[in-house]
Amino acid sequence: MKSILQELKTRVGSAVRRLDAEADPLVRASTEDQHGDYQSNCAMSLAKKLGRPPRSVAEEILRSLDIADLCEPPQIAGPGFINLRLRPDALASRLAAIPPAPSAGGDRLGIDPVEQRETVVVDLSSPNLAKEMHVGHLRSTVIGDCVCRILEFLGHDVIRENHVGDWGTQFGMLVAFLRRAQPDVLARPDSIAIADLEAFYIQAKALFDADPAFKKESQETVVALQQGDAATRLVWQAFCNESLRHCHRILDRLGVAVIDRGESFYNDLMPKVLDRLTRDGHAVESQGALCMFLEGFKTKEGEPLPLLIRKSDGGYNYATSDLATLVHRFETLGARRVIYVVGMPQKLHFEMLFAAAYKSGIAPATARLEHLAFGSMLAKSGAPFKTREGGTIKLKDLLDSAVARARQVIESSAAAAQGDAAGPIESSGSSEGADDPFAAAGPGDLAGPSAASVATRRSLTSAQMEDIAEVVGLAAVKYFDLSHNLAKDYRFDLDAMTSLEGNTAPYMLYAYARIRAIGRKAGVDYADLPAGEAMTLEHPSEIALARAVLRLPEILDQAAADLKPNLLTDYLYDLSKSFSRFYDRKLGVRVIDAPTPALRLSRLRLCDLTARALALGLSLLGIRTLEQM
RNA sequence: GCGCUCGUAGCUCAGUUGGAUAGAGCACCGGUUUCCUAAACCGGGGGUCGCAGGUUCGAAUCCUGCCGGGCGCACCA
Repeated sequence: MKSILQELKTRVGSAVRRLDAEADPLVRASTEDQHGDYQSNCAMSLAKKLGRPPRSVAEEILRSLDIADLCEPPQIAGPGFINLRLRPDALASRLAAIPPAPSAGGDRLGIDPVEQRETVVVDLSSPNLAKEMHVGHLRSTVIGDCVCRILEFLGHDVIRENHVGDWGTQFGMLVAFLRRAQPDVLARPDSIAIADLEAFYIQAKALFDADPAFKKESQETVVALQQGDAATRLVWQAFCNESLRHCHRILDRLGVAVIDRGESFYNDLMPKVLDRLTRDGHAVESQGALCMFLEGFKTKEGEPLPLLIRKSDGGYNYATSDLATLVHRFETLGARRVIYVVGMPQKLHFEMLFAAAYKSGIAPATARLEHLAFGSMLAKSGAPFKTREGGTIKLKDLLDSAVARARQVIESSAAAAQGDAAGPIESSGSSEGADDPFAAAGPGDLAGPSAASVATRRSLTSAQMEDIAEVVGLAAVKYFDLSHNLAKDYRFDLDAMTSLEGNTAPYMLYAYARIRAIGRKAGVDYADLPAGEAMTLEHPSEIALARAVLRLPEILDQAAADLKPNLLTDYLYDLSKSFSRFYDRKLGVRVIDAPTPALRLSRLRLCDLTARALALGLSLLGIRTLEQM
């Protein structure tokens, strides 16, 4: 089924084209309810072009506009806006046409995949294996996963590439150090275990700086590694595997699937790509380095700035491996589109890389190369996000702190909801140590009752409580990240993201859980409700909710077209609010005890569709839903 | 110095190829509960959209120049 917006664009478009074959109908959702649900803004610009008064142009558009089955009679307002309000019966029949959710999962709410599917490579997460994943990897992982999920949902063939850093000089040092620290690594390469990769790296680096013999050993190891020495390679592989295990513990926890294909994978391809670029005359030598000179890039001194693809010492750098990677992605993986989910500071690099790829023909002219650049995650104070000592914060610790906070919030509100006499609730302790993300995250400072006692009172086992905290905590982190405009920096704020109020994951999850609870209370299984039959929408809150549910397809189109996850979060928040109003005791309607059986059924179906839209939207953000909170 | 990017309410942020009286949330003030989850809802105050010009029916949005923050600018990725 087409989205309502698409349908209106088609209808208004064909009316507008009678006046001007090329005019865009400019249909969009109205920002204010008084202006209807959708509006067309094309009459004003068209009037200018035709040299006629805009309102008369609007009137002429309306004369040939065939829309009575969908909308109330259109209104012309202001300078020439055409305001469209959807008819409740049209909303009702569209809702009724949504097929039931398949029991096997994969509910699409009747949204069709795109006609033209593409093979899209998304480069996401991509940490360096020398160290453990840290907070700097969160955004690429979360945003990349969301983009993949949206594109996958729309039917594209998405290849999620985890382009890990597993090659380069520091790996010589790490391999040499591993051989010293765990001498039996050659005998049992799969049994190595490094409890703390971060500490391991620091130790190795310290020894490298202090011990000339070890430094020499490290450098020899790099050479051996690059020459393909089997024993060295084995230890290197063991190290990388161990690091990847760390990595995938995090990714699994976040529910993010990727294909690991590190820089080393392209090692053999790099010289071939360089040969080809040299042979074709795209690469030239300058100051001993192999370079590609591209239009429009300048150095500080105003000289042409080349893309260096081989250092003067003969070594390769990341431009080299990125070009080789593109060769693989286009020629072997058959990509039509490559999306790099990488932070803003690398913008220049990607501009140059893309220019080089197009110029040299590595990227077909029809292919799309995109740098989905995002801003930095800052501390709550706005300072760089570091530990008090200035070190990097492990991603695992960050997630743990969010889960701990989520547990606190859930337990506190549960206690408050129970009218618990345990005293004032310590909603947060974050006023102190504002820069420390773990302030108040410890389990010891919980003012409310223990998890077990709350769980008991809410008839949840403590295992269920743990699960809820895990889901809510991770959802909070992801949602907070995705709800911000990608281009801007944002401040990591545990209190804000775990709040039950506002545009947060807990609010959304709560709305979902509420709806599921309504079904249980009503004694119906939503999955058994009849589809296809007529529904009734009469109350304003009911109509508004129906409209919100039916906007999901156009939001997904837009979010995919712009690669902007925050469009989806904003929509979900709006949907949740619409639901809360619908279910409000004052402004909403009765559901379970609706005045008639037909209304009860219709409203329960609306509840179900709302829950399904929420669940689908959240799933595309990489967020699990909960039946109970 | 050049380039990129951001600047919107006290705070954190939205704002769809330029659209109507610039929106939310938090915080603050007030209201709603014999009633399906009040973990909710409703209302209120609060803005020279960094500044100044320009483009036009219309500018937070596009152009120019300033101011302020961040990032980048030949061999680390």
